[in-house]
Amino acid sequence: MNNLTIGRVARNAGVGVETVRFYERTRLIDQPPKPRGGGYRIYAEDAVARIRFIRQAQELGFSLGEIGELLSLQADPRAECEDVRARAENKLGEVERKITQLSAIRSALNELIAACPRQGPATGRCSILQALKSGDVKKKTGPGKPLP
Amino acid sequence: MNNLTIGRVARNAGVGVETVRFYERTRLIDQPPKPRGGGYRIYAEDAVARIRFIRQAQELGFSLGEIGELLSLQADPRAECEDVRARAENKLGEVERKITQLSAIRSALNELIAACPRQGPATGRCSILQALKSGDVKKKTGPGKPLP
DNA sequence: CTTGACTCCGTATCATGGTACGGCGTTCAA
DNA sequence: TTGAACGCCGTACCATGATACGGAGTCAAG
Repeated sequence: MNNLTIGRVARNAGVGVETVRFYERTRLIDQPPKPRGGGYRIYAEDAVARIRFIRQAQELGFSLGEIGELLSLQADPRAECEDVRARAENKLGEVERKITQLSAIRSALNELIAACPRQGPATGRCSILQALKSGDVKKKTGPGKPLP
Repeated sequence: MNNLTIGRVARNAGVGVETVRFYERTRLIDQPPKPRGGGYRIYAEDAVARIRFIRQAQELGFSLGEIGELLSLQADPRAECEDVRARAENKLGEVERKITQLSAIRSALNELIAACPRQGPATGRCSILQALKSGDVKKKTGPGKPLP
């Protein structure tokens, strides 16, 4: 059949089966009901999109916890909206800060490339360190990858 | 005196002393010479900027390894430049991809906010999952946080 | 010249985000 | 109908990126 079993979900999303199980355990995607009487779990179509989203958001520097928050924003239209709105606005701020900083890095890289002739020694020096000097580095965000 | 000892560097950069030592061990910042005869290491001014850069780049989804590559781009103007240029162009591509994806997330958040009245239930549904559908999710980038 | 804060270094421990394994049960295509 | 491929679950292990600890040495203000 064409049922979305865990292996198919994993292959479609470009991750391993174990990763899908891990995301389920950590509640990033919900565990699909098992057919009564035991057997294999069948996933909803959007599980694949969710997993792809998770992976890409990680590359953008969000932790799994933050990604959970992002995903929860698309929730329940029956809930009072004020709270969702507030959280969305917070996330929007984070996203805009990231875009600003990446733009600064982009400029520095462009300068560097411009200063580098296709042959011979560099004609200028790179300002990559100077690119990000916003100063407000957060302290104590916890171990691991708060950041990435 | 006003010498930049490890504690001062750490405080200025907004990280712990152990983190500075860790970055030294992993060669992200170079170990400053110790005054002959043993004593405390004195850091160059730019150590602080380097550490701030590292922390911010992490929030943008670069691993420490990638950050090392970025930092090595500002190197030695006497080296043949072709290689530096090529690596800078690669990084530039990565950065531009990130900016594009973050912009998509930004749009989705803006839509969500627009759909959320300041009171009462939501009037639309969020497209955050649809924001990122570029599809080319890398498989098997290794454990840990390849991504963030 | 003491005292208290700071540094040094090695080694241990931690949280995050997976990845692997093994024994068993389920599917389904030939 | 059977067997290879897949799924289930628990538990163990792994890499990255820190963070903690302890005992000994160093500095500098008072």
